[in-house]
Amino acid sequence: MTPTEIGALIRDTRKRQGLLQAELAAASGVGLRFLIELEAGKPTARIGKVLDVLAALGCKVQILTPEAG
Amino acid sequence: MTPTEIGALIRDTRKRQGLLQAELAAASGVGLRFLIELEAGKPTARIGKVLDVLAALGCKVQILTPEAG
DNA sequence: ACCTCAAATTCCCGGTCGGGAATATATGAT
DNA sequence: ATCATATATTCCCGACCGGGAATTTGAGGT
Repeated sequence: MTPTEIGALIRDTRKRQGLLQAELAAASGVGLRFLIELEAGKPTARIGKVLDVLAALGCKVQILTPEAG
Repeated sequence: MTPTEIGALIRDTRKRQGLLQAELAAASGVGLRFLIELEAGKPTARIGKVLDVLAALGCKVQILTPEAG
């Protein structure tokens, strides 16, 4: 999973929900510019805000370790 | 999933693999201080580096959208 | 108590984030 | 081609990241 893939996923999910970037940004508590750069795959976006956006979209994040599930 | 939870998961996984912070940091291409702060749950860590650390641990990241899987 | 090694904190400081607003560009329908 | 709207880029600039090295704190063992 790369920053670019995460950005694309966020964009696709946002569009599927019929949201504008400005609407999702406001709902997530981030700036519009941040969301634009996040969707573009910026690797230096801060993780807390990225998680805020994903949560606003209703996305669940799973991290699978190599050993256990 | 919060930054704190991600930090704890990284720490647990690292320990399970018998790695020191300095070793994982080197293997991930990040600084020691960054890893320390990441494990402590710093919400401003940059996502690209966080993904680098997870990849070095062999963790896979999944993002589940509310509609599709 | 003492020693060892892991983990956490502190230092300096160049580099970058990211907010809001304005502007420019792209996308799409008619 | 034209017009409307979504998305992208630029501006300034205070705030914060994060590298390496050194130091301090903490946990375990004997």
